[in-house]
Amino acid sequence: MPKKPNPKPARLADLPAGKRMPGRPRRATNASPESTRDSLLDAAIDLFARYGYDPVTTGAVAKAAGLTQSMVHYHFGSKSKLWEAAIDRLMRRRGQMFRATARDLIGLDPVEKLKLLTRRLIEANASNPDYVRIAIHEGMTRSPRLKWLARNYITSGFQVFDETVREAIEAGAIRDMPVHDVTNAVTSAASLTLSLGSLIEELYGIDMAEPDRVSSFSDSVIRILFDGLLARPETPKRPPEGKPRPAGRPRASRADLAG
Amino acid sequence: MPKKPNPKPARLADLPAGKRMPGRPRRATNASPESTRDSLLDAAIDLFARYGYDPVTTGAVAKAAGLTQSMVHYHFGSKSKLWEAAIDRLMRRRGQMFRATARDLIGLDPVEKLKLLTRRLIEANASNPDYVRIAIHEGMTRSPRLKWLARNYITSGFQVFDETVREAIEAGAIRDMPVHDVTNAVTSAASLTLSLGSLIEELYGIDMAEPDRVSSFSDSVIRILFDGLLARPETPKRPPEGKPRPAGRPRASRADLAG
DNA sequence: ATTATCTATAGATCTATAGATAATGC
DNA sequence: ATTATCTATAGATCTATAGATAATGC
Repeated sequence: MPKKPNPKPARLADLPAGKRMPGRPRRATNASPESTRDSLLDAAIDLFARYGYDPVTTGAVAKAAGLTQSMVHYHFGSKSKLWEAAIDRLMRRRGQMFRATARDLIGLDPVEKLKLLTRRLIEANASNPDYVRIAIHEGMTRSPRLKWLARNYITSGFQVFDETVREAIEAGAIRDMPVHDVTNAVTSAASLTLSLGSLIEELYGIDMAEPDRVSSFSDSVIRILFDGLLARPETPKRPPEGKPRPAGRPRASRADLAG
Repeated sequence: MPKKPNPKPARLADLPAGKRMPGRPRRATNASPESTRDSLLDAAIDLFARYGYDPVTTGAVAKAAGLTQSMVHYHFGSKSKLWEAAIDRLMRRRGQMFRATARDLIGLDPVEKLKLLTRRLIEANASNPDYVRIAIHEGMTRSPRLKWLARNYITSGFQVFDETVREAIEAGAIRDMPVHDVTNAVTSAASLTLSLGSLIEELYGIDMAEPDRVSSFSDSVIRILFDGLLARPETPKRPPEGKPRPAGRPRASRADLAG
């Protein structure tokens, strides 16, 4: 965390009078039993995603949740356990988004599957970039948390892509290339830009989190990855267009599978 | 930096006898005047790239360079000045790699230009992932250093891509899409995987820094980005193949422009 | 009686500065 | 005389734990 500079006016002369005493304070009217634990986790997710593990202090997490630093250890025992619990919570939320996707994949051919997976990955990252940011922080160095994160979460996500790519290559639908190269290229294109919101805003003055930006970006990435950048007048793309969508799946918002 | 756990055997009972005294020690025989300053910078580049700014301590940088912590402030005045000097040094080195590329771009059409830029970006990232890692650390949050980094270095790199993409779209050679979407997709695919060496090794057990992996990845990315993932039996790709390379440019190593 | 919260503090760092001094350069 | 290096230390954190106590639950 950005520490304040050292030369600082000492500490605020101990407690300006009418200050908090020890003892359990009345819970806020809206607060449910689990809520303070969860608010610590939500604060931790946000801070770990922005700064990585080391710079985030347990005091900063507690403060963001409106509690004192010792509460982190009361609820989680240690900073590293807080981190793991934060990832578990983050991934439970993210899993909900993808369970819908798993249903939508049924019956699709490998290429359509890969398109939908890619589009949903972009949408998930746009709506919440925390997971990718954390994976990047831990994956850029051999962090003590990387093995845990890979084993528990990242591996299974990559396997879905790898298997779909392999199927598509075996079916002759996409070119023969090393599977991991394809998965890496696709997931990189779908993930990095949306993790670098501050940089993109600095460079282009635009907010990639806006829905219009997301759908433009999503369409562009799918077109580039599947059809390539090169203009090909000879390939008509988009079959007759009369093909009606299979009804009863209103959740497929926009361009969806059509690259 | 990964701090060691708190409960620790105090400090090593002050200096085990025959220890260093104050005063300027003899310079090692191989050491040139600028060398200690530069070794601090090299240590800083490596550590800032792996961990980001905040977790890296001036003591860790000094230790990696074989010096004491106070030398950082003697040479650079503050941690933030050390960071800026480290980036300047890193980018001077990287600039050398790209000056050769600038020459090779002359006379190419926009699409070939974009291919070469992309390939060289991948190769630069493979040979040294530090720059991208640092940009990612700073770009994932609104860091106090982001504006400086963007203004001094990142903007100009993106502009080269943006202009080439714009030319190619205007020439009708690549599909009409928002320029920044294209630049972002291309640079993401060319950058993220090579910054996540530890993660890729954990997931696939392979070392993406190996030359064969790099050229495979480079070929795959160029094919995907320009021609698309989809197999297209109807498009023959690679013209008759008799076309001789323009002679006199032996530095274009492999597949080079041919996607 | 148990739980959840706060205050306080120990012990380890971290940044930056002050002060000593050997090596270099004129 | 200047420069480059080390030792020492001040003042601010940081993690983790101990201890006090109000609110909750039986």
